[in-house]
Amino acid sequence: MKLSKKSDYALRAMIYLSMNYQRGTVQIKEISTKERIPQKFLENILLTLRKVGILNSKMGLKGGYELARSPDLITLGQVIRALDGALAPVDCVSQISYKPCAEEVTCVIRSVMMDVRNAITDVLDTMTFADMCKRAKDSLEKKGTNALTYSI
Amino acid sequence: MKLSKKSDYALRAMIYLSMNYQRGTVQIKEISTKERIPQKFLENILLTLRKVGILNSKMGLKGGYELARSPDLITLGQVIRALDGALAPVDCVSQISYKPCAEEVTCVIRSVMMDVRNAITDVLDTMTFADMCKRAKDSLEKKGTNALTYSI
DNA sequence: CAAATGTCTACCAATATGGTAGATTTAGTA
DNA sequence: TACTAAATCTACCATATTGGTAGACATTTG
Repeated sequence: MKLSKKSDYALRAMIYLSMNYQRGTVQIKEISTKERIPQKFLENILLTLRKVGILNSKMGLKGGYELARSPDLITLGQVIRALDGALAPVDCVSQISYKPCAEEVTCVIRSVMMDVRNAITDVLDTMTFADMCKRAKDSLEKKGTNALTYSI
Repeated sequence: MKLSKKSDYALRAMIYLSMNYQRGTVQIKEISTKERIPQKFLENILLTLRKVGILNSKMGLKGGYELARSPDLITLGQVIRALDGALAPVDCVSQISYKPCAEEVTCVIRSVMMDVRNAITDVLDTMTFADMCKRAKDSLEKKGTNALTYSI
């Protein structure tokens, strides 16, 4: 039931890009140093996110990455699926990598795992990066700091 | 977010043993053939479950395994944790393998993953093997069969 | 043209997963 | 007591996944 390092980094990068939405493209190097993510590793994470249409990129000097659409239209579920694959604990209850199991109708493990999948997707497919930005700002205020960096 | 084969087999074996609670010990071989689980693999799964106190065993001729307590006192969560470890998607929100992350108080990823963990454990720490047996029997009735085997 | 950037292909070490093999210990039974 | 069927223990092992790294190439800007 583990979130991979890849997805973890992806979420951090996405929050960073959401915080800087409007600003135009942001370079890999900036994200990798600010969020302390190995640059080469981050490169193929962002590439993956571009290939599924979550990010846009610009090549060459002054290039970089930016969100392909507004942060409130991108959910955590979309990002995690792009990198780790299905959210469902078993394939027979997965939306994106569905494979029927032997006795689908009567399989009781399947029925529980369906409940688990729904519980997970209820959270991750509802939460957008706009929500994440709001949470980040709120938690900063509560902490009573006006630091320029926020912990994601 | 995947359930391992190990946990999957463990759940099947546990349901089998729950269905046969009262009957005394059941042998590995019987479970492995009925549930089509590689016997040697099942051996160390059951051994693990015994070591954490979920199963009792009896050695020697006429030996075997049985539940250490009534099926309504054992949850799916207990079994999966014994084999796969933490249910939480990240360690900083785990009960059993908790490790603080850098900025615990303000980390927004952590706060979402806490929600995910709670959603998962709400299902898995609530569902007992007695519930599973009931579900299995219900789904048989609905199917209108009186087969001796049930699909788990 | 030079420099800075993303893109692509290929590789790699460490760990987890899904097993298998074989010797040993224990307990019931003839 | 000897035999046998069961769990237990120790040790492997092949394959896939994870978490990266290296380096050449393509593209844009100044």
